[in-house]
Amino acid sequence: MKKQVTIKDIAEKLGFSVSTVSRALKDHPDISIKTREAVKELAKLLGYKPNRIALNLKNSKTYTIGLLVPETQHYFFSTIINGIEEVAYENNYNVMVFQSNDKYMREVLNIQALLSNRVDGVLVSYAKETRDFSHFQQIIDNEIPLVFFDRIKKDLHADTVSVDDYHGAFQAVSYLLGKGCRRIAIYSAPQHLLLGQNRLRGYKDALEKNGIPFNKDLVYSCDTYQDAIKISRSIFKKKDMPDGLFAVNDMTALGAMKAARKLGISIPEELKIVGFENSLSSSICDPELTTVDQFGFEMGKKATKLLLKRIEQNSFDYTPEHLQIKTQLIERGTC
Amino acid sequence: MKKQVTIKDIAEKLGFSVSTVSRALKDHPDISIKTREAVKELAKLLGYKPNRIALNLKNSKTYTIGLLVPETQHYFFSTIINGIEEVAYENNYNVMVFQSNDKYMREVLNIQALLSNRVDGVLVSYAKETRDFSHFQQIIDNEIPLVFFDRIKKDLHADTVSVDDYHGAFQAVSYLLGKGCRRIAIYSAPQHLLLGQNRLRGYKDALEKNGIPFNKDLVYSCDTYQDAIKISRSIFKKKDMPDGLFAVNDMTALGAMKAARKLGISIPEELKIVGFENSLSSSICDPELTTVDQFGFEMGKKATKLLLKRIEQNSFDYTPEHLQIKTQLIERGTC
DNA sequence: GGAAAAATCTTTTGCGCAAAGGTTTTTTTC
DNA sequence: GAAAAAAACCTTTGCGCAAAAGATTTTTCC
Repeated sequence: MKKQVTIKDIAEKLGFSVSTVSRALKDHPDISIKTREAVKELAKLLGYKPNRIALNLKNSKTYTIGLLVPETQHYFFSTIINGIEEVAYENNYNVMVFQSNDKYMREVLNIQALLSNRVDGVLVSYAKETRDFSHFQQIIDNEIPLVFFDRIKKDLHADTVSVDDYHGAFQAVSYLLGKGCRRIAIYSAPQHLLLGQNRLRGYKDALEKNGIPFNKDLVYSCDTYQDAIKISRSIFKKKDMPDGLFAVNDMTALGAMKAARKLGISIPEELKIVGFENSLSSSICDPELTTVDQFGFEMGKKATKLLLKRIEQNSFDYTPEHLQIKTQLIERGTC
Repeated sequence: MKKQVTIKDIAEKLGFSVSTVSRALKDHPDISIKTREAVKELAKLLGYKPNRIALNLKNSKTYTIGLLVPETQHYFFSTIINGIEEVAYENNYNVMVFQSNDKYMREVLNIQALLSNRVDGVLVSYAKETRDFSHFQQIIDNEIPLVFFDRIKKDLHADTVSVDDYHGAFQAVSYLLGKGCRRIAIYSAPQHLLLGQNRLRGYKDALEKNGIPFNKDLVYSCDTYQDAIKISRSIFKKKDMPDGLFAVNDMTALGAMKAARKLGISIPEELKIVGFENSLSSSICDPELTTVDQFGFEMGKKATKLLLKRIEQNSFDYTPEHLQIKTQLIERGTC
């Protein structure tokens, strides 16, 4: 590969020292206007771009934030990434993305890569498989600011930004109850994820507040489209099928809708459904899906702003904040 | 922030020179086994991670590829990103993402950032606004390998990976004709994009081959969901509404479906639709959308493999390749 | 025992840049 | 016109690492 132009090249061509060129480019008052202009002109002519790598090394600052997500193509995550890149761009930071594919081992290796790359801060939504968090502790030990989003972990020295899962679930289930549902199933996320616990809690509390006893037979562990189709098919065939469904995310809600359609179950008449996400698909399907908006773009922005605040405050000695994004029930056709 | 552990720290603690530590860590035969082990042990204990920034500078190689896309949250692009990250991960490269938001100015600035960051190669799908390509020429002038994907540009010294848009369109329109359509509308991408031209060409040729005259009144410029709803509403109200629609992407197809449903037009009886993408939503809607699979994941992988090949071959003196991803018609309910 | 050979470690350099701290040249001032 | 002050430029250093080249110690072998 071709060598990029350096200040040394400019210095040699002009007969100045590198230091003069360096200062000229930054309008240092020590350098005469004439020299400054000559330097800048040649720099432009040669297409000089400051080598950020050299600066990174010198200042031990990379203006890069590391982003670790399960998978980029999930609508929710890709929306978050959009928000992250947005704020990063505004603040002249770069974003390095890593996927865990929900694999613990890959997550650990990715964290090593982030450390080697000396990113200034890290944004993480961890893998479903992850039970051990010592790789994240490593980041913290190096005093690199860390912000968890969506899938959060509260007992580490790290800020978190999450959806108000409890409130969202409570809202959704209350809404179903208000629409007359008395037998509401929940498709639930894994219970080792905080969001899984919180949504289930919201579900329970909403039932309780309305005098409906909690029935653990109506709790199904299910968080993908395919699973939802399979599980729904078996549930909807039963005599005592539910009259309402609160789904952990839009995809499972849509899976349930697909199964219901196949079985001739009419929505919302026989079954009312509320999803969680407000994905694109939720407004495309028919009937349109009532869902809880998670504001992924906002979450990405908030998480990044918080991270940049941590990066730019000089001390690592702070008390982690735990932000929550308010959800919003989007009333549409499935209720 | 805390200083990361360096070989110097290890050297001082152990009373060796930095060079000995450096060699010990790489099992250089000059260093005694005893020393090697002592060094490695302390390195592990202190959590030493080689500083990639220093290596980047020394070797003028960053093991980072720059990725520039219009927007991360488009399903197609997020799928591509998945493929890119996959291959990058396998080859120990990192991915830096930038969004143009389809803005030319932002694209130019992002390219400057990529240059400053001395990425080893660049993957680009350029902005809709982009007419001038000199910022990409700058990358090429620096002899940094460049691969365009999806939205490609052929007359630069850059490889390209694209969907076989012509064939996909031809296939889709032929299929509509085979199903009995005689008046097929097309929702077309901007004509300055090669993919827009190619798909329109495929549409025309398919008509021609089947003896249907091309009618420019059936060509609509439309490539978003909202536009599709608006345009469809007006088209479908006409007496001479089309009996078939070939849409530039799934979102516009879905927009048309939504409009049709509102107007009581039955699909596929009164109107048959083929999309382009095979997005998630396309199999969620009802009826399920017949569409052309673009294999985004494959595209991301192929583009990255090609880029890595260019990076790792020592010479910049190569003839650009132009790969095409074969499309596949997915027959579903809208035809 | 002593020179050659082998083993083991160290010093130095450069990657590109910026900043601290020099040096030289020019201008000012009495 | 000479000292002081200001302007304009230069040399050096360090960021962390690896590799070239050099230095020291230990071993080998007749």
